[in-house]
Amino acid sequence: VPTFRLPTPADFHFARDACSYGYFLLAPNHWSVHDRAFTRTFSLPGGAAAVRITQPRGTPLLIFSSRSLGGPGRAGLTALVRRMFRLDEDEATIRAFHRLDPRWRRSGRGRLFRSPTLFEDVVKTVTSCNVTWPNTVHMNRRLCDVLGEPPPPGAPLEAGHAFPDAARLARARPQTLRARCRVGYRDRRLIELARLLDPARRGALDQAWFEDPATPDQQVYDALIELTGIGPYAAANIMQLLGRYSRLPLDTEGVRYGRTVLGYAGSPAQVMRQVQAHFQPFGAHAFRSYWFEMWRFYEAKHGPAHTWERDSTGRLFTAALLSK
DNA sequence: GGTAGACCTGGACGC
DNA sequence: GCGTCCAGGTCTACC
Repeated sequence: VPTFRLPTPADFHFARDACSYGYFLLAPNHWSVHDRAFTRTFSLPGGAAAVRITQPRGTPLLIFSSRSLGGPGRAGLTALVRRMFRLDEDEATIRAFHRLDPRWRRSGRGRLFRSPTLFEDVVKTVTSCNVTWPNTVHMNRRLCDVLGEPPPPGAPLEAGHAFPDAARLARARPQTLRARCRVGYRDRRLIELARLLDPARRGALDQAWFEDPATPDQQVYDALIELTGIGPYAAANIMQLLGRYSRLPLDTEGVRYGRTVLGYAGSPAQVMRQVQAHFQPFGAHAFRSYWFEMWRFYEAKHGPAHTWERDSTGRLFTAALLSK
């Protein structure tokens, strides 16, 4: 079946929620401003499929695949799309967030975009550390082009290669990652993370344990910070990507926001502590309050994120933006 | 317990 | 063009 429908929660707003976190601008994701369509190639059982997703007003998501999917292919794709758009997040949880932070109640904003897999979220987090945004954009593009499965014949032009899965990245040579994907010193760290996140490998991490809401936040944080290339910022960011919003991943951009918008002063570490304290009243939802507040700030300058072209505004979207 | 310096890349800047 | 400097988290070594 090349096209099928997927119902969404009542609060879900496709253009707004697909474009609610910077990763929507990173390959293999592609957002078409003109068509309000999300396109990317997925590696699925039976091979790659280029997938285009739209949501005409008042209807379920319309999911078009460039090739026929069997039952397992369709089920697999559905699970990946649900994870990306966080369709499984309970509406009651969103309401609880709005009770704590009523600024977003009227619009219903609450869901954040993420990757279809934890592995891709981890790689995107590591490739966003210690680099400027255009470099992150470049690394993700190269990882897909060099290691990802190509789109099947007849796929839409904007559908590039899929994101490489953990097994593929785990087999890559450090020199390949460094020379062709331009990831620099992250080469070995990425390979080691891929080995830990490839479920087929002995000694792989138990991803279900990380995703399980019953696992305490502190234990998840402690486990993440043990991993190579994952420090306090990356661990907190992976936690929000796992739906654990109590910690703020504070980078230099967060510090800049603390200084210029919230008016805090002092060393970076002092400003970080003040920003943490500022958002503490939002408790288990702190990251959403922090992020939507910053996002609103960007959107006030550049218009709604769903109008950002990946190759123009989307490239400018960087820490330096706040100082302009 | 905290912190100085190295790690890489791409972009900005000076010549 | 070509060289130099800088931004950006994490890690290691050293207090």
